[in-house]
Amino acid sequence: MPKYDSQKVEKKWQKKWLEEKVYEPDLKNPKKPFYNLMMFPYPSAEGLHVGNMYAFTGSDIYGRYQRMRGNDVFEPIGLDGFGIHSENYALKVGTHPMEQAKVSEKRFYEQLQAIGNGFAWDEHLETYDPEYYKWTQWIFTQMWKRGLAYRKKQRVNWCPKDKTVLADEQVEGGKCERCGSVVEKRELEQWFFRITAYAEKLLQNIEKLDWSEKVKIAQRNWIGRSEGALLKFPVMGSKLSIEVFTTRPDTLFGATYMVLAPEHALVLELKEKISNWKDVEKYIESSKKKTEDERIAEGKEKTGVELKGVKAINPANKEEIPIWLADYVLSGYGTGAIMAVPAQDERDSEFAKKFKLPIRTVIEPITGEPRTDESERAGIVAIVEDPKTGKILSLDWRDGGGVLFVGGGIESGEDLIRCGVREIIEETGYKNLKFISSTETIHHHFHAFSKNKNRYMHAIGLYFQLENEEREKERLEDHEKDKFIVGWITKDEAESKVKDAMHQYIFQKLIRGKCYSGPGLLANSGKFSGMDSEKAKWEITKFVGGEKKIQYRLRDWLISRQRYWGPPIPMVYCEACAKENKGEQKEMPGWFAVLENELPVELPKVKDFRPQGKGESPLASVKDFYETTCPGCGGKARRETDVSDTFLDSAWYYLRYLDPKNEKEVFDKKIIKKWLPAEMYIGGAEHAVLHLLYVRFIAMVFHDLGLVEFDEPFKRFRAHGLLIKEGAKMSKSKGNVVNPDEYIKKFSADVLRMYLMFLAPFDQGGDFRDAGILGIERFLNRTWKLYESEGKKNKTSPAFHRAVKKVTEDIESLHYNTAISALMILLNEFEKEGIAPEEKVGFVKLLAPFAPHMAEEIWREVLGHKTSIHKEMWPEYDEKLIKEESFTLVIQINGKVRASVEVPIDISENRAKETALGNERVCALLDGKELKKVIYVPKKLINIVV
RNA sequence: GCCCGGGUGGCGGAACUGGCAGACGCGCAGGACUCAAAAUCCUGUGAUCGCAAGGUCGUGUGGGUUCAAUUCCCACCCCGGGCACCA
Repeated sequence: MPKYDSQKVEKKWQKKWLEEKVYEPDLKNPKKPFYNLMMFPYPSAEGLHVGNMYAFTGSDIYGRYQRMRGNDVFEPIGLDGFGIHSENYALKVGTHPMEQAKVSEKRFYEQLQAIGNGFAWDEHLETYDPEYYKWTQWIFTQMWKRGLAYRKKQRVNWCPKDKTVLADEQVEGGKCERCGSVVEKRELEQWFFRITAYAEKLLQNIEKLDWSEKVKIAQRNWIGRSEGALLKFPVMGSKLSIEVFTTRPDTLFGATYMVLAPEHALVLELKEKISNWKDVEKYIESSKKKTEDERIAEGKEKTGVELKGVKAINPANKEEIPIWLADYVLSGYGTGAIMAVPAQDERDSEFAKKFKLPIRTVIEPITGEPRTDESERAGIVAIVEDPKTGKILSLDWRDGGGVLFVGGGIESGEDLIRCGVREIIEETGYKNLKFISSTETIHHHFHAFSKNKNRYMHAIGLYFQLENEEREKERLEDHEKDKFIVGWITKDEAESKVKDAMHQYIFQKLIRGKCYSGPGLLANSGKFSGMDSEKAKWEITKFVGGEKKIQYRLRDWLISRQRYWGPPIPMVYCEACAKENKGEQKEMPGWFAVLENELPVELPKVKDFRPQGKGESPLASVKDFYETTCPGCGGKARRETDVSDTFLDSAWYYLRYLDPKNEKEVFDKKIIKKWLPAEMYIGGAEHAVLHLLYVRFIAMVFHDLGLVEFDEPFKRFRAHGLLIKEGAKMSKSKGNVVNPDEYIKKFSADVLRMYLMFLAPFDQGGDFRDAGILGIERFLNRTWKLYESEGKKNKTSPAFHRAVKKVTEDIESLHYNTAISALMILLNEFEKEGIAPEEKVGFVKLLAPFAPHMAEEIWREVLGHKTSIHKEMWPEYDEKLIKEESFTLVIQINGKVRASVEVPIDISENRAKETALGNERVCALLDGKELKKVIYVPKKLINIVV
């Protein structure tokens, strides 16, 4: 038998698989269709990243396994080649994106071949192929026809480096997701998709999806549904009123002022009445100029200006309240105005404190949480005695906010009750809770404590910081010093004691509760006082004539990009029609979709494809491109010159895969019906709210257009983890990107595949270090050797059946690392015990998804089969054979393992106990001791308590 | 600040509904083979005390529940990811 030459063998099978069409299911007539989708990559032309390979391998193992389960697995591949990412690369290397795309495509596809995935190459597609983007544009026209695409002037995110607008989803912490530049705000007219129309459905459907939980949570948060009320606050001496959205209408009586976003339209309407207009104007200007970054740099420091001369009326208590302008209120959310309830809202509270606005408490916590009382704030030391250990613990509360023991000290027990300390004491069982003050305020408190010692507490001791020892001794001279001073601790000791759990508990409850924003009982709220806040919400809404309202955080999808490398938006604007108010949509005169038979609107090859930076695409200076005729009147018209967001390309690619060469239709409905929704979709968690939300949205629109029957495209979605390199994220800037090619050359694709999967659980990601790769190489070499040797055993072992079970279950749950470990254990067993014929067949099948090349080589060349192993049936295991006949009974004494004996699996409890108590070692250890209890856990252990 | 993950030997990681912590692999040490090295094979490998039998400690920290806690409860600390003034 020849030595295993991985390089040759892998190339041989990759070629053969293509010839034999092993991975090409019959798309039109599948028996058991199984769509195994993987997020397609953006080709960066530097080549395939080992991180891509990690993800692809994980998906492929699953696909290969499903194929061996008798499914017609469809595992397509393509390139998400349009977009800023690819365009920027082209700019960097100075090649035209169209040329660069060809280069990247070749390179990527070669690499994707080399990793040994079972891709259906016949159906490959590229988003920059006119045959593809023809349909991307067609989708745009469908959106338009359904009223889901519209133009709007809005403050949008502008990336100064990429010179284009960005969707909200593409801005991370005020910076461009791609290049990291600080995003600016620009007022531009742009195309949007009305994704908000589907907010509720996008949210509701999440429940029925079998998706990674973290992705579901991220989507829920992104959609951000909240239930509240719309309330109107009349402006004094005018017919105008300010409408606000609030989730807490129950706090209306505590609304002591209002805030409008600086962009709020009402400000201009009130201009005449505002006495300090200059200041107001200045504030508006300055907040307009502020970039996101500046806002973040300011932190949460509130700024604002009062609209002097105007007042609003609180509809609940008819109180006149001031109106402010502040940028902590966002124009894009709710109505762009709020009612401020500083007593019950953290942000309002901050603002009110800074600008000295009145604060009125309207919600009292039911459980006795602390009240905020600004005026009474100082440091406190609490001394607590643990009732069990008698240990004295202490805590220095400095600058706390919670509270009342200070200044006036504790006047009565009611104070304690009010702040909830008693509940805490009772709850925790710390009965002897004592409080004393810090050194600064000691005299004050000393008296208070002495006086109150027979009430809810009494002081037993005072701890002082060591450095003040002398001073404090002096100060205490007059008091009952000896009785109270129990010890001295250093500052460090005091600080370490702060960490004590009991204190932290109190700390949480008393000090950190800044301003109370939870539910409770209403106070200072007229006839609603005393009512439960939940109930009061709708009662008060009704009382002031407000209406219930559901608000979403989700905003419409900004689809235009002022770049070159994307599908031109297939719209035409006719000025003449606009003047006559003609057009396809009433709200948008002059606009027409390009006719279907004129699609695609081809992206012209222009020399200067550089972004312009004027809020216009490079296409805006290509006359040949934008000059066209109006589909409405036939006159001169101008094409839209923006291109669409890359995420539109990837929002429907999975549909096109099934019929990529269809020239007549976007896809074949019959085929779609057979294959979708997809059984499995695997991809990166970084797309949790971008791609994965858009793709669902487009599917829903297709559903409503009657194009598809499903309204969710993927039954299962699993996010893979992130592959990092020696503890750090792989990135070009760090220069630690690992190229799989060299590893494939040095070892083999099989070795690299298995190594990547063995690193860590697939959904967790892993740390790529060269260190462990030898282990996998050895494993595969030993496997090869095993098949070289003659089997001398005939009977299939239970170990084999156990391994089949383990590997099967692990692949299904994507726990590839433990599946591989099970294969290793089995190999160890075979090397020791020999391998039976059935095991020889089974083992190589178990290996096939992980190391497809070697498995095929063994299957065909060594075992002499004519057809591919990858179309063989997955081995079955026999539950009966897995059952053990005996088990190791562990004998514990007081929870510690003292002995173990091998006993039959069906041993009775009594018999087991007898065995345990009869054990020599146990007898010796138990000698003379009285048995208190014997616990028997079937098939596990016996614990003898003495 | 909020929401998700996570914290286990020298390292990557394993441990089902609480039941022998450290599977599997890497690394390391010792041995075999070899003139030698590599490769391969065998043995050992959490810490600590002990000549040994064996004992003690040990899953981020501090508490708790339990016959028994990596696993459950409370609080805290740290790391990774996401969101971030969303009323």
